[in-house]
Amino acid sequence: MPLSATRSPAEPAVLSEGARRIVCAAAPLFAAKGFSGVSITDIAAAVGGSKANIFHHFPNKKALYIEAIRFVCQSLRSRLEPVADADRAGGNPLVMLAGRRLQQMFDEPDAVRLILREVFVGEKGIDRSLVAEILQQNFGQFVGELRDEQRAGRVRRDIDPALVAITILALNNFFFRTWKILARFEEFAGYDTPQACAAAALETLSKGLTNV
Amino acid sequence: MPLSATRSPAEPAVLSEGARRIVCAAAPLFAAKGFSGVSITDIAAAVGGSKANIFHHFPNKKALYIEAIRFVCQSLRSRLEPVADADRAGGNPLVMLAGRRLQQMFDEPDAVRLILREVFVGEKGIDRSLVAEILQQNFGQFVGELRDEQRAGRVRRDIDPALVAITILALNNFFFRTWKILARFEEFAGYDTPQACAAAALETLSKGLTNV
DNA sequence: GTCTATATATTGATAGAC
DNA sequence: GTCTATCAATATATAGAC
Repeated sequence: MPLSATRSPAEPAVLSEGARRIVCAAAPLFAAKGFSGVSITDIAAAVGGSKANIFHHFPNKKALYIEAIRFVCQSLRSRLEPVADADRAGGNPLVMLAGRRLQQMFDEPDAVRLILREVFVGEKGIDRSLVAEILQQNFGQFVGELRDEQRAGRVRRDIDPALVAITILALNNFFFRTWKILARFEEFAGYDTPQACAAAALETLSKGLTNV
Repeated sequence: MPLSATRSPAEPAVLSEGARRIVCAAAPLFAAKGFSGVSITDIAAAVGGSKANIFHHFPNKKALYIEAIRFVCQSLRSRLEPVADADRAGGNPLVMLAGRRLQQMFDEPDAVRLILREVFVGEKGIDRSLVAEILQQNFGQFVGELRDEQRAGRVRRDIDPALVAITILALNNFFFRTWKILARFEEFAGYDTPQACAAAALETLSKGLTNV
């Protein structure tokens, strides 16, 4: 049993090569079908190994699931570097900041889906502090970026940046997960991509959110 | 087999008393844990009956799941009557329209959760047209209400009401599903309830969305 | 570390009495 | 309509060879 279930959520796991291959194969499966929707047989088939070997690396299925979440959290966290000042000039700052995050979601859809599954649903007995931590970090950094824009005068100073952040995260989440359905609605016939539609929504919202 | 899987999604089901009790017991379970997270044994225990009796009323587990979705869709649809003109006067129209919908979500959390699970995740082999229909109806009606507000001069006429609708639905969904996590963030220490926070967010957005 | 083979519990679903 | 008893399949997990 190389993994401790009581380790801090943030602490990076030390996975052997074999364990890492299993986690990488399991993560997209769990992301697509959830904990109880994926069997050890499915994972063994995906990784090209045996069921017994999975139980050699992980004490049970839940431990593997938790490790998969830890793995994608770590992966996403590394992508959350702040935007360089040089990239912030020109255009609508909200469209830029939000668009960057939406693009990250589409860049790693499996990781995002697995984490969102925990945030929105919550699987049986999984500690939510694990996903709450990455959400909080993501959110706090986003609020900080918005405060920077307020100081720079590109976003109105008389509004709560947390409310703007939550609006943008909610919109991005909605577009990421429902665009296939939304695209069939006549009301969105004029928008080709979720990115374009999200940008249009933010431009609309900005009429009251930004100076200049 | 009293149920046809090929019946139109909108057509109301004619459920016997026993079948209705099973569906009512199954719906919150499916809402909380998904299709594969709930066993027939779980449902039998919840309804206080036997497994065999479930298979007497429904040909298989999937048919029961579909019927549960149909049931909650029907339940939610009946709550979607348009707002009377008399109730629309005074206050921020966006806060009023959005708050009414958010309250509906908290009033029937199991139904909402089950439908959102279909919208956001999609269970194995379930026809999405069933949930897409209620989502489209909900969305279309909301856009219509926003157009009414535009005509009445309470909402800016130069913006696409669909973008406002999607923003509000995204915000409501986010608050409904993540408030327990958000409430722990320091950025939201000033808001006691998701309703209050949603209202504050809309007041902020309104500074550019509404006239007056 | 990886495997085959196996143990054991739980799954969805059926048979047939009442 | 509801039940007990049972089925076959699949689930998680283990034993032990290599």
